[in-house]
Amino acid sequence: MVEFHVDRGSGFPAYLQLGQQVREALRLGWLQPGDRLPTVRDVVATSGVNANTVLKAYRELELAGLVEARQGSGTFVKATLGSAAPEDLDPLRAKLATWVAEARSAGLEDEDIHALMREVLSGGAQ
Amino acid sequence: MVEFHVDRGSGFPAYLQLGQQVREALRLGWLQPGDRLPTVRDVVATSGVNANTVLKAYRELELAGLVEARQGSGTFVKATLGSAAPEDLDPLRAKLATWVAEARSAGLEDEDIHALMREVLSGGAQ
DNA sequence: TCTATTGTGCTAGCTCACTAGAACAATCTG
DNA sequence: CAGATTGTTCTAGTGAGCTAGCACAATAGA
Repeated sequence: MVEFHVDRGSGFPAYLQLGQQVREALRLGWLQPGDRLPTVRDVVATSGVNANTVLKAYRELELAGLVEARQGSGTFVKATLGSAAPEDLDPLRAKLATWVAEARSAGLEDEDIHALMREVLSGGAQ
Repeated sequence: MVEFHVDRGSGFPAYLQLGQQVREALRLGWLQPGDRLPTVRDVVATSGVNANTVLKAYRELELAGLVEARQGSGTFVKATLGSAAPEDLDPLRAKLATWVAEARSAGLEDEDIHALMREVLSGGAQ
C-alpha cells in the first residue's frame, strides 16, 4: 500500500504531488499492475487534501493509461512505468548507494547530490 | 552568465523555477559571489515572464541572503550554497557519470534514475 | 549634468489550484 | 435484497500565481 505525503505550502500543486508519487512508485516497482491505490476518501483522511483534488490526480493518471478507476471497487494499477527489469535494478541501486555514501562523506547534502545528478543527466557542463 | 529556462504550463510556479535555477547554479559553482544575475528586464525578454514575477524570485533569494540587489547596477551573488569544495566535486561527478552510463545501458530513463536516487537518498526501501 | 540602465512600487484584473458541501451511481458484501 | 463502500458530479467560493502597464528612485557612464 502506498502512503501519500502532501507537502502543502511548498508551492507545489497537491494534485501534481499525488500523481508524481504514484508514478514514482510505479517506476520503483512499489506498485504493480492489479494493485489498488488508496481510496479517494483514504487520501482525504490521511493527507487533508480535498476529494476533488485527489480525484483530479487520479483522473490524470487514468488519462495517461496508468490506472483504471472502477466505481464501487477502487482505483487499480493498469500499467507500469519502469523501463528496466527489477533484477537489473538491485545492483544499480547498490552501486549508487556506495556513491552516495562517498558523496556524503565529502560533505555533499542531498540537494547538492540532486543538482549534481541533474547536471550529469543533462550532459555535463552544457 | 546564467540562462533561465521557464517551463510555463508545467504547473510549477515560475518564480520558484527561477529561484531553484539560481540555487542550483550556486551549488554547482556556476555562480560565484560577486557574479551578476541577469537583469530583471533580461529575464523578462528571454523567458517571457512578467517583471513582477522575476522580482518576486529575486526578492526571495535576497531574503535568503544569497544575493544582493543594487538599484541601478544589478543583482549580485552574495553567498554560495555548495557544501563541498569544487575540487572534491570533479571526481564525484566523473564516478557518477560512469554510473549513469551503466544505468542507461540497462534501459533506465532519466526519470527512473531520478526516482532511484530519491529512493537511495531517503534511505532505501523504507 | 544628462542620459541610459537598473531595481522598485503600485493598481487592476485574470486564471487556476484548491476548498466546502452535498448528492448521485456503481459495485461489493452479508 | 439491503447496506456499506467506492468513484463521480455539481455548484459556489477563496486565495495565490501571474499578467499588464505605468511611474518612480538610484546608480553608472559619457
